[in-house]
Amino acid sequence: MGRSPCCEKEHTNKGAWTKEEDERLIKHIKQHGEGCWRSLPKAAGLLRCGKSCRLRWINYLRPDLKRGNFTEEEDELIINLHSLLGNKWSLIAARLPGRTDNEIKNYWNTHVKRKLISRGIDPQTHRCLNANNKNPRNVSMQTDDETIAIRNDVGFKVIAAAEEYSNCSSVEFLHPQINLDLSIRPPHLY
DNA sequence: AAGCACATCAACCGCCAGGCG
DNA sequence: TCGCCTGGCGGTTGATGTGCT
Repeated sequence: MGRSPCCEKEHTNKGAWTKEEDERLIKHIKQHGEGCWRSLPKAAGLLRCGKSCRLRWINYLRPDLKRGNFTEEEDELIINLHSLLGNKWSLIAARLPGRTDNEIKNYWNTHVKRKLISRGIDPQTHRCLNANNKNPRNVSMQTDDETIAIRNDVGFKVIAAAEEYSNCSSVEFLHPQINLDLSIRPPHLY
């Protein structure tokens, strides 16, 4: 026996949301606010499960979403936060107003990963992909991307050493403007 | 123009933690 | 204390778009 489903699967729509469904969801939340997701679909006249409604609202319909391409600053912020937090997309998203965890996760998997690999950086560990490149004396033999990777790797060690002598994390060390207070609060309070 | 491969991203799934009776 | 319920999260899927041959 598997776990019980989150809702009555036979009577719910799945897949892409229609314009009418979006409008119903927006109208309901505008009138009643974000309440109990489980009971929302029935109250809003939607044949969807609560989870689906929540996801649609959080990731697509919320009025405070930024949409559009990520800026270079956001790129670097994501990379730095990921190096500290790993795949904690919700925590990373909390540092980027108007962005959702799903959006950042997708962006990471489609763009940032490749960007780091092209720099010779392992996207999971944020360290040099090729161990041979770790020797700074080899720099003259490297391409630009490889050189950047070596600098990053050397920088990583320097930062790690610096952290030992201060209470400051590497992201704060490199980007003092980044707020690393990871306590949870509504996005408008950041 | 057609067919294929690859990229993108919205949406789903299953798991987990925390609240509550 | 225990078990159920719900919300939230990260991983994954699949439909659609885009570029190339």
